[in-house]
Amino acid sequence: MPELPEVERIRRGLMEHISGKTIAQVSLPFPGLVKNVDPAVFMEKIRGAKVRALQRRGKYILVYLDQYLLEIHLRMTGIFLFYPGPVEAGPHTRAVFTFLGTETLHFQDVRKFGTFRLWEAGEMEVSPAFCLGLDPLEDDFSFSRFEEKLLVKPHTRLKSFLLDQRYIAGLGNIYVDEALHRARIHPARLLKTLSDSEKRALHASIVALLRESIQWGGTSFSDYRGLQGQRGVFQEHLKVYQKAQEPCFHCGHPLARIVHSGRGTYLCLRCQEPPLLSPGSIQS
DNA sequence: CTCCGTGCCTGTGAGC
DNA sequence: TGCTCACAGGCACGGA
Repeated sequence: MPELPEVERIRRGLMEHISGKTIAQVSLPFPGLVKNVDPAVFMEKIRGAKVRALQRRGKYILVYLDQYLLEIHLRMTGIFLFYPGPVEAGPHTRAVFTFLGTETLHFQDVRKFGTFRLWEAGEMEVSPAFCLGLDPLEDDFSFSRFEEKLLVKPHTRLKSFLLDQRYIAGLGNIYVDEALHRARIHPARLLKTLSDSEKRALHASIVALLRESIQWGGTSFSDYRGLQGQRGVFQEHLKVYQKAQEPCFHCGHPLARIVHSGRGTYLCLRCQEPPLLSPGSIQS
């Protein structure tokens, strides 16, 4: 599942391969991919546009075309694959961009959760990608700005907060569990109960974790790949995600899996001390 | 306000 | 061997 490090690596791959290039044609084997305009209109408008810039905001990829903004969310299984020449669309190919010359870019998405939205210059501000919280890789992700966000919702539980893209943008289930374990804080803690040192540990953990993951090429459990189909290897460096029963990296105690915010949550119940009130149902 | 369940999807793997 | 079915989860949305 692409989260910030994976999306960032894909953005860098797109920078390398399609920046400055002109889109000769787009086809949409799965037209439902485009959410906010008619697919035929989408194809028509994109044709002939040049890729001016590529940005990432949280888990969104923003492709700046001449007078349009293409906003892409990969959701669970979306990936881009770049080819030097024409390649036949596979069973999960949802969009094919053909550039002037022979190069092609396939958008592949097994589960069809991914979304494309096309915005005109001027209406971009209404797009979801412009309603996000702090990006942990940006310079402005300082401890004080992070703490400001924590203070806004004192009665929210920590994991719910970290997953909410309106406060911090880019974290998903894997990196939230990893960051909380690294900082040794239980996911069900209320924000208002966090000590100053815990907040600082969490802030530092998030930044360090995401940077490390990018250096390792991201986490490839199943679908995520780079533009050339490369796997990331950060899954080999994860300490808790999908490791129930395995010994905790810090203390050796067997890791647990609970359900929190409706999601599978991995943690060490010894290092990450539960709050006094019900922490959630323990499944083992 | 916060929390929880549901729908969107389909491949995977456990269990029978 | 082949089938069924729960599970995975980001996000939007509706209801408690």
